[in-house]
Amino acid sequence: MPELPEVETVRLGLAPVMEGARFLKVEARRPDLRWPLPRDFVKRLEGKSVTGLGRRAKYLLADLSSGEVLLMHLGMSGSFRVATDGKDRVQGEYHHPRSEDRAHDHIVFHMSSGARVTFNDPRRFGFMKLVPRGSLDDEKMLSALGPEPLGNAFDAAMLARACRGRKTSLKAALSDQRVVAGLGNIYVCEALHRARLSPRRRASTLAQRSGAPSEKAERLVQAIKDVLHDAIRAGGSSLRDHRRTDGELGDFQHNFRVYDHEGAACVTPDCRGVVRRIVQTGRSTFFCPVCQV
DNA sequence: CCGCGGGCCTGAGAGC
DNA sequence: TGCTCTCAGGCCCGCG
Repeated sequence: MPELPEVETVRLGLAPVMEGARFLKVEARRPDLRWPLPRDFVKRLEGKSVTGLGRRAKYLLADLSSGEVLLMHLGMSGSFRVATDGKDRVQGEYHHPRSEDRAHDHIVFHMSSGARVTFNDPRRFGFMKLVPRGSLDDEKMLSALGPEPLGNAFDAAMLARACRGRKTSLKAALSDQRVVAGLGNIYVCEALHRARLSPRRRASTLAQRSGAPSEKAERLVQAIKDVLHDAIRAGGSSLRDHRRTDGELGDFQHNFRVYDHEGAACVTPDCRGVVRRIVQTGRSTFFCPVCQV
């Protein structure tokens, strides 16, 4: 469930203890994640340092002094815990394990900064992968990604172009990482509500007949950027016991306007609508059928 | 090429 | 209280 804001929150939490630090020791306790770790995973990390920690969509990318990149994904339930001075701090996760639950601590980094960084992932949808920097472009998972929603290149014209001719719903289009990279179910629902656009609308209707972006596309792009910025500022969302940097609870979930609010009064000013839940392509969609058209 | 749906995986919560 | 069932959804892949 970590989406772009949660992954960015994790990146901000890990950067201070990983950037510029060396892997003194790496423990691969459970190598069968979403995809199995390479046999030499530990060897390729130990002794190398992290020259930078970046993010692309929901992926974390650690640049290594060896010329490789450590690609990390939290999947649905992944988290990182940082321990300094023996105190554990959670760097973002979905299902937060109770403090005594270490059964799902799959990978541990002992960094030269003195920090111990532990990757925990009960459902093992997350993964790590080592890729030579030069062949990063060959990674299908990365090369197929659409624009970063917070980047300058992502604008109404680009979104309209990506949705052009698409018969699928706007909800499905925004969930497609090739259209825009980093949104998941929650932020798609939230952005559509802020833009007052129905998730059931055909994606192709974001473009005018001429192919030019509609005013709806402008509204939607702004709504996407706004909701992501707001969520990052709040330290991400905490569903169930998800925690954020510093072990504090991220609190953006209190700002959800429709997600998980089935039956609640719509918060759009002067709207008398009630939030509904429907299922689209097997996923829950929350929206207001009155103001979202 | 496009869209849809299954599979992966575990824990939380509902219902009996 | 304890069992069973459903749901959560990011990503890949195969099918029509």
